[in-house]
Amino acid sequence: MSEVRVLIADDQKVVRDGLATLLDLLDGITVVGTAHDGDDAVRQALTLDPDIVLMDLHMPNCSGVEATEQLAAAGARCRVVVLTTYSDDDWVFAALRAGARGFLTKDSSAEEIRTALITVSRGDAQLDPTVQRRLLEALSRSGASPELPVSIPDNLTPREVAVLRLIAAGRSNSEIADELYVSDATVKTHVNHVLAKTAARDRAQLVAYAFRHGLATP
Amino acid sequence: MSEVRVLIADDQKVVRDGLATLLDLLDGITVVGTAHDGDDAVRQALTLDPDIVLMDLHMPNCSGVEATEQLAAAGARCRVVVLTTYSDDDWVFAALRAGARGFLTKDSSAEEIRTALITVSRGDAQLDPTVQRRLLEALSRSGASPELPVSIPDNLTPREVAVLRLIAAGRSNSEIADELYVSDATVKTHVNHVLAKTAARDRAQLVAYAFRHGLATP
DNA sequence: CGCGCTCTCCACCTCAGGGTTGACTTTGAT
DNA sequence: ATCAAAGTCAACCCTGAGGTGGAGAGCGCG
Repeated sequence: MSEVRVLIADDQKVVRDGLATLLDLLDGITVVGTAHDGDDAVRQALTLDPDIVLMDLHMPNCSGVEATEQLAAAGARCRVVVLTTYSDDDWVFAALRAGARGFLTKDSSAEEIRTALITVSRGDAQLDPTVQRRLLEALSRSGASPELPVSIPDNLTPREVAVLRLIAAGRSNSEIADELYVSDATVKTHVNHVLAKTAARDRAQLVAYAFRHGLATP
Repeated sequence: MSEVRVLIADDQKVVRDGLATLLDLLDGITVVGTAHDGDDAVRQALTLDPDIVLMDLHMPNCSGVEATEQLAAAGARCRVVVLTTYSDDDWVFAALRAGARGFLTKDSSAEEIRTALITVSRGDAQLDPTVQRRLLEALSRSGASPELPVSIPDNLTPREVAVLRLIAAGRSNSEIADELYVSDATVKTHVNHVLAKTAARDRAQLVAYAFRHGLATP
């Protein structure tokens, strides 16, 4: 895997330079620049095109949250990882809603930072455990099921819908068989029925069908 | 720090016993029992009073989700960590809403499992990075930002993106070849590159990937 | 009761899709 | 001028997916 290119944004010079030195020594990480406030971070991110902006939240002129919003608005390719002092900061959720994909506290070890940067550069997310807990609590409180009312489409039987969902989740026939506790042959039968009913030609078209009918969530 | 007492619930005996042996060797972890389905897990959790129940999602009789709900309803002290094969399972959110505090996939290392168990036993949460990302996406969707910045994903070249879009549109390789005025061989090359870069296994997974990255619209 | 629907399973066949390797050209950056 | 990346194409192999046809079990309904 190639190096992860990181831009560091922090208003305190010692922190900035310390981090730059520390991270540059890590395997798989290259520091491509540093910024001293939010405006500077946005400007440099757009010119340097880093993979990750490692962003402090509290900065003069333009906070890390605002900078994150501006980067998203500008359609920048880079992903934002927040690095701040406290995990119970009021701005945590604001930063996450603005599009931050990572959240670290300043007592993280270099190794933890490295792991987070690589995880986020792969497209996943890496948050401080306390923040993860707060996210879960928010999920439970809101009760907000991110799932929409699903119209069970066409003449699909419940079993066929189950198979279709698993196809949309990228499963192979044999994996579906394992999960539903039936034989491969049965799965193939269901798949053929679903193909016929939905007028799809192959499972790739079935995946698209599933997304269009809310059986899978983007 | 004292030992974290763990109950393991999995319907496959080999997995169950393997995990028990593996985890018992880890520093700070003690396996206090195993269960073969959801009912069994609830029953044993209430008598053994473990710190953590390490729970598979897919189990006969009573799924991991149901078991998690029942433990919460019974006011059990223990916390639930889900350990399952796929991070994009439909039941992930259901499990988290039911109260699961951890989420691991079965290709985690022993060390990762140990870290998660200890983190969760401290009261925090530890989720698979892919699940964290999905949580963030749910947060964004439920919140304000209606438009997701069409991030041109991973390292895909323009040509590869074009091929990916056509795959998501349900085209076969030869149809794509016709539309792009190139040979079938060329299309296959591009497809293989896209598969490698996106870590997808087949075109069905590519379709899902395309929808998740805004390259195709529901 | 017979009828239809659903779910389960088997056997056989074909082929598009995917893996691998290698080669040639163009383009742009150093 | 050299190097790397992107795009184009070809030949090979192999597996999973999809097509066809059939069969038995359980269920609800007129």
